[in-house]
Amino acid sequence: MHQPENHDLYRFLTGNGVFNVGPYGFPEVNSCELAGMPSFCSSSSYYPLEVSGLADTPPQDRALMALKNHKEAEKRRRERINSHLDKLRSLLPCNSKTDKASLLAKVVQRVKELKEQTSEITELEALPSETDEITVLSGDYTSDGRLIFKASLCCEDRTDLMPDLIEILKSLHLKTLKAEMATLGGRIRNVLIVAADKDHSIESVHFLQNALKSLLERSSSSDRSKRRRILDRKMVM
Amino acid sequence: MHQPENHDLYRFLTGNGVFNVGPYGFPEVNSCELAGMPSFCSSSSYYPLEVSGLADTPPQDRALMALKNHKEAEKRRRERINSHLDKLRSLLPCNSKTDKASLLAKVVQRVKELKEQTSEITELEALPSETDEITVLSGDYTSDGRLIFKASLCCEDRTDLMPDLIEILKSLHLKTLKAEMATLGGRIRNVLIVAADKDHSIESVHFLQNALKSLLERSSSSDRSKRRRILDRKMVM
DNA sequence: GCTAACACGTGACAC
DNA sequence: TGTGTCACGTGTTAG
Repeated sequence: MHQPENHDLYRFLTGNGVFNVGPYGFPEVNSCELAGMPSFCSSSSYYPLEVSGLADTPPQDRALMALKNHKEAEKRRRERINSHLDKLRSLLPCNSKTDKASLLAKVVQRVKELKEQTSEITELEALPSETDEITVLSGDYTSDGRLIFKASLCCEDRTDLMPDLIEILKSLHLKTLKAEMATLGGRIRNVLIVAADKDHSIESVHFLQNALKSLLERSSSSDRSKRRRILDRKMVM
Repeated sequence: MHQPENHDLYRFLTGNGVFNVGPYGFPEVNSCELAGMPSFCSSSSYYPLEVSGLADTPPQDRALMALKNHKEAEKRRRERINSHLDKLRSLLPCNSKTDKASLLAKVVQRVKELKEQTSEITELEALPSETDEITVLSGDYTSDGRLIFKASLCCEDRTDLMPDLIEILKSLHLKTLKAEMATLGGRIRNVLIVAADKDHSIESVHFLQNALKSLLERSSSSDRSKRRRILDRKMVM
């Protein structure tokens, strides 16, 4: 449908069919050489008979100017996009050489994860459910590079649950950043935000998961607690 | 440094200087027309004397094939990136026509926000500080499109704080999804996750902020509460 | 040599 | 009108 007019225009203006194209750092040379620089515009030898008036700029120059603007606008657009990508690179746990697609994949995953960890902790999710549940999510990193997990445990309440839970966290060298609990009808839900040691990898989620699983099995075999219920810590307004 | 060899190659192969280039949906036509299709390869009239052997593919065809692969790989790369961008578009509160740069800006902001809302709620932040503080962040959306805020209030504890707070939330038609509190040395920190009504915009943060500010001023004028301290709800393990 | 990733310049299109 | 955004094909470079 369309022809490479500009290539032909280039050839025409530069006077030969061979012109530079391509390598990085080149555009400056290109724009100086071909488009819109004063020295070039003033010596518009292609329009020697141009009367000076409104149309001080012959069509070719106008076209070249437009092309130059276009080129530079596109460059600015690319830079804007890439700067945002760089910001994301610095925000996520990834080095500066991860490619765009992988970076964006990580971003998608991260946004999904964080979505789960915040807004989707609705009332329904925060209150204990009827079924036993264990979920362990790998989350963010602390400022000093330790991985953060969010662990959620929902089960029948019993006397030794907390001491057992504390013991597990201690044995796995997990530091509790934040802990919430809610009880309802003899059942309890614990949500823990814990930070792993520096030497822990993302694989530690499995250890934590298994430990919680064993905790839950112990729980189901023991008889129900007779101790006073933990005060319901879910505020209802 | 380099010349547009491929343009010249195109001209040579197509037999004229005019060739299609550009519009959307075109690559299929292009690749059929120029590169690597069986019909084209078999009738390699440029190499009529080519002996059939290892080099069944003359240099031109090889070059074209490489170019075709390159073109298609680049297309796949673009598609991969754009599909991730589309996923992000669907994940964030923005329509499908927001441009890439703005989308990525939103993503950066969102990742930062969510980072704040999760991992950076460390023990230090969750416990009451010595200075009075109000922060209101606009956050996610509920599944039915209501905006979610996270409000954090840290001040001197007093008897009527909670009723006043509840009154504020009620008057602003904010529904409490989740609420945490922690007390320490007579001071209290409340962190609320609230959902706005459907007709609320992001501007509602200001109303909430101002209401909390007035609450805090009321608090500073009243004398310190004599009532029994709220049990410290921050678990320390 | 080839694969993957990038920046660039360009035509098309929307407002 | 121009101004901005997009997809595309290409040249280039690293592993």
